[in-house]
Amino acid sequence: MSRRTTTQSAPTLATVAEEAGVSRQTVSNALNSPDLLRPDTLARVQEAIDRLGYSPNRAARNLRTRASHLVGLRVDPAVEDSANSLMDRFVHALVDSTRTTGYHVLLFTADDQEDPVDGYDELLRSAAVDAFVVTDTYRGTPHSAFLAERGVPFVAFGRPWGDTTASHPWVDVDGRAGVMLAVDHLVGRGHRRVAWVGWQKNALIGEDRRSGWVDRMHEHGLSTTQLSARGEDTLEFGARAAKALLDADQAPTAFVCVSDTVAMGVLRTLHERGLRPGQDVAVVGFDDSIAAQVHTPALTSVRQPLEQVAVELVGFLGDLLAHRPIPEPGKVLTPTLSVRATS
Amino acid sequence: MSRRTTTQSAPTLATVAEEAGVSRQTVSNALNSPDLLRPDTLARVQEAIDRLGYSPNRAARNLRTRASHLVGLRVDPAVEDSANSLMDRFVHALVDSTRTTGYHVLLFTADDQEDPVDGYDELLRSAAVDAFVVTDTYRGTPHSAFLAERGVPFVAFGRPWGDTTASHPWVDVDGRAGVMLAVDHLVGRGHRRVAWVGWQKNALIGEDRRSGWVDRMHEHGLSTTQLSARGEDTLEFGARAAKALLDADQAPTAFVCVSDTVAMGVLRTLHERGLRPGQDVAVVGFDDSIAAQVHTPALTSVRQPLEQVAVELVGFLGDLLAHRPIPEPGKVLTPTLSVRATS
DNA sequence: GGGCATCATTTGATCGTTCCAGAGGGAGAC
DNA sequence: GTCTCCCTCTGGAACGATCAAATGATGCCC
Repeated sequence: MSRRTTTQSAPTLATVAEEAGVSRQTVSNALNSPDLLRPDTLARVQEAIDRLGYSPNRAARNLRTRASHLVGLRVDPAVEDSANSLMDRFVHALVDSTRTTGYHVLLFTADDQEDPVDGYDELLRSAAVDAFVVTDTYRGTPHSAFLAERGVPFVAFGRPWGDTTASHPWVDVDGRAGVMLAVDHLVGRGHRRVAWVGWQKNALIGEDRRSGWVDRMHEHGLSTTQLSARGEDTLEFGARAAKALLDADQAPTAFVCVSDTVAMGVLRTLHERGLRPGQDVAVVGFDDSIAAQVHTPALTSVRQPLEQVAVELVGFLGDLLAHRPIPEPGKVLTPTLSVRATS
Repeated sequence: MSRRTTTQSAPTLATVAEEAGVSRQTVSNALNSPDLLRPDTLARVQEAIDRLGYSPNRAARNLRTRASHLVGLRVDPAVEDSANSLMDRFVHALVDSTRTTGYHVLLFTADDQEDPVDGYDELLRSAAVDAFVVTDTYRGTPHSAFLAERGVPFVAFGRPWGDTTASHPWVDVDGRAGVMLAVDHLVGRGHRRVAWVGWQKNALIGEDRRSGWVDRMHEHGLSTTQLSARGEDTLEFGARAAKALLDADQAPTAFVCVSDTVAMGVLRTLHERGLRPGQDVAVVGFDDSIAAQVHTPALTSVRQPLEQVAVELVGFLGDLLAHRPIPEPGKVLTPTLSVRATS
């Protein structure tokens, strides 16, 4: 057994090399390209590594390889609504997917919340992260253009709506198809007057989801006139919209909502009017938030496959950082419908 | 204007030094101890930095200073319940608090979810993080003993319940006081038979909260017999417990619950029985989750000051990493009561 | 047995920063 | 004038890993 020159500090490559009786580079190869070593040497090095409890120093590795093996994710302040809870589920899924790839997720916030690109530059220039995951599932992804322009490597959760020139990898969920599932489900249960409660026209995601409602209703031979409301993503708007729709000539018997938050508003109105969700009137939300699941009665909702989104994004990240060509940089996943008591 | 030797790659200290006509070390000092420089030199260096858009390379700095300026936070897989949503609010608060300190939050998951200390070792040995924030707000903090034993620097959200020898910094929320707020509130509204729906006895946090109920009820001269139920943290348990309590001889007129999840179960039972929350029977939850806020009727709930918890923890982190003495390593914060429609 | 390709391993340089010791220059004291 | 001190700044070394190229060992063929 050879003596360790260092007594207190953590073992380094050199320590391991001495212990195993090989050179530094051989230890490095044992870690990074084990197939270069003769099996018996590899075993000897491995043993030394285990004995010393060695882990390569990340800072040194990062410096030499010019890579940090970190991906940045900007989390904006805790607005407590279902949008954020969706985001949180996504963060978990992302951390889970990166686990096996050797990457880690670094969270950051902008100093100036209004600036969509604040915070990215500094992290990239200082080589703190290799790339970013950008998410803006509600407004589209306005960051994208800026980041692409500056040559920042990133993958996006959310498609580049207007921008046909975008060439960054992205993954998105087919909101339109999700709403179609909801409409089919409701029509299958005998509903013919199915209302839409959505966002303002400038929200491209909202319009995409709405188009699922419009088209599917027409495919079923049903009318959509007088059955649509638009507003912000708040519980209050949902409540207001439901009131207005219920007061109209031909009140709807079902509501498809652009988000769970809005759906909760609809439920509140039904409650106030003594209408029983799932019996008198059906309601379907979007996002399958915790709030939807624990509500009484539990809310039927469109569920985004966030776990799969994360896996695909991490796959793209790997390609991007290895400079592998990405033939088809966009991927659209299909959501499912979690049927519960309100429909 | 001096010529840049490097054309493509990012500017380094040497680039800036050349540009400003000083040595590398002077640029380094301009960043780390500006008071060492003569004002005009400092200005010249600053100008060069701005002109070149220089940011110090973190890997190199980390290597030399043996510090990564990252704190690790283990997030376990997305169990979709209110406990997790609490955790998410905390993550946001933590990222926000670290923002001004130059620290960033690195998320990781364990390979083996059952092992409470898996994942920590490797990150620390590889110098990927300087310290950890550990959270286990439901079961107490079993990690603490292990981590402390191995000399891992960390701060905890949650007090070291049994362990009086623990010397790591921690911050916790006074659950007992929170429940007392709830009891006072309900008694003030005329309730005399206030039930407790809580966790099993081995959950120390649950017992702490419960003690608030027991003691406060007695202080008000009210009985607690036949008014307590214990079980897991699920909606189903809450529903079952409420049924049993309502079927007893002297049915309670109010429920104080150990969590929002459990409270949602109670609300479900009330709904099934046609009892109106807030009118016939009062309900108070714990955590002030989104689900509580958007429920109809909205749930009164005890709110933990997570933002403040995060600030205190980051303060402790700073002390810990600067090796400043920490005279009083524990801090207990007081929650508030968010009064809503169910009480 | 010499020549030559192949495999396994080593050696020296390098990434970009901070630490450390010391150099230069001006002010003040004698 | 020169000695000392202090302030400002500089140059070399080091952090711990990987890259690129050189070296030694091995086998094969004629």
